Amino acid sequence: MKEIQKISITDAIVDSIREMIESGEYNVGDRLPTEAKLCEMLNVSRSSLREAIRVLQALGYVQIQPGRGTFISHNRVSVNNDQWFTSSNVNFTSFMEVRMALELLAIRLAVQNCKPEDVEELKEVHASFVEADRKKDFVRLIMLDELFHSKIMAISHNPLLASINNQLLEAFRGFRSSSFVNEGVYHNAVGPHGRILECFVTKNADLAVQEMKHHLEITARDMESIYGASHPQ
Amino acid sequence: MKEIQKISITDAIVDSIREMIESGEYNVGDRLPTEAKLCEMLNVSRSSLREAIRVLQALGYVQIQPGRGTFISHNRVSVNNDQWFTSSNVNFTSFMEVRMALELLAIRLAVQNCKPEDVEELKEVHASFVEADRKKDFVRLIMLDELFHSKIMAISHNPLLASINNQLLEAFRGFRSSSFVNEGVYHNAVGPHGRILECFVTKNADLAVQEMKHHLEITARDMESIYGASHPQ
DNA sequence: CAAACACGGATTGTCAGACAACATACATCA
DNA sequence: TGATGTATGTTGTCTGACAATCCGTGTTTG
Repeated sequence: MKEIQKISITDAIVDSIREMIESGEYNVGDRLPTEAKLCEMLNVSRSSLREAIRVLQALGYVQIQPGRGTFISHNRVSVNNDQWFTSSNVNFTSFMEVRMALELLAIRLAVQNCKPEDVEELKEVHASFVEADRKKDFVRLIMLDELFHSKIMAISHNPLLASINNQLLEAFRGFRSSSFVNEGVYHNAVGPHGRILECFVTKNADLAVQEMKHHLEITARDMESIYGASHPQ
Repeated sequence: MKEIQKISITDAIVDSIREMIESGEYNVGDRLPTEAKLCEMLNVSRSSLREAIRVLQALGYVQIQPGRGTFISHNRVSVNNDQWFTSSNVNFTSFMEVRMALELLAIRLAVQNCKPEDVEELKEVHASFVEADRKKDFVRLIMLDELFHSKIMAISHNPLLASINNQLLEAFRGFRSSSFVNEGVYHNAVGPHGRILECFVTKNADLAVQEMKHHLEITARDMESIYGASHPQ
């Protein structure tokens, strides 16, 4: 039943730095902060950070120069997710439609089936999420947001649902993490997560579905404003 | 004069392992040696090795599974991979819950997005379905029932939805076709299909969703009576 | 004076070890 | 028989240390 997929710290760092780059915070040719500073900023170990930077180099985002630093690469080419989606004919709208359907099913089942210990675990995740938000700890924020939703999938006690969701997240990770580019965007998730959690306590499934729906709609809107959401037709 | 480019150990490891994979030494799905063994084989530290493996993962060569190992990946992560579900512990209830969610999404989108020619095609399918029912042609009946639902998925114009559904059907074909073993069970589908088709004509999405929901609930009930429905808990 | 050299600080590269988190198989017990 | 705990193997993360490289600066030296 352990269908929960905890995103790795390294992956979270990759997302975090990639978003710094794509949001224009750093321009082509700029030097990233040193590994030491990035470790401090992101609150992670150097091992994890280095693995993440290696990945970014492999994806063409940065270029590492020993003894000098890490620089934003100029040839950051097509490996990004937008291309991948259009090529496989799966666009953002399709993704969010399916995700909406699965998440709403999950939240209903979860609230109906949850045990006290499930709620406790979810509370802990949310508490960490709020804490990360307060500390502006982006890396863990990304991680904990995904964990929150995965946890709900797990509590739903529908292994097929959790399995499909994991596959979706794996394939479309870029979209989700991108929703955390701007400050304020991720911040918008704190409130809804809290209200959803409240529904677990009160066992109000209908309200939980409604809250989740609203939460996802806002998330989708924020993400669309970033990606320019290529609608079909 | 500085033409000699001293490549890093990590890059060398990447090349080395990539070569192993491309030479066919390891096949898709195979597990790589453990990190410890690879370190010994290549005579490098675990840090360097891990950075290399992360790169290989980013490039799509391998897939890392915590606690299990590192596996040779299908070179492209595709939505059409048939590895979505390991039919292991997925029971009937789980299957129907997910299917319900996806079908309801599909029918809503389909009714909203359908073009006249889509409706015509669906009419033809249904006509054949009724005909097969009249003739008690079980084989064609099973086929056409599936075609009816697949057609709706297609009309929804959500390729991801259609893709997931195809894989679900493939994996759980046994469940569906078995529901038609008994006479009377398949017969119950004729009416609902007709009413759903009517909603396409009248462009009534809400009613279509309602009809589909009712249709699937009855189908699920019938199938449960056959299978003895192993409900969880 | 100018060029070569030497040095130190900053940054990335590599190594080693430890422990946590996770998954699986097996043994144990009711 | 079935559930549960345990042991073992594997990857994930953290920490510290030192090597290798680059670069600016001061020193030496012709």
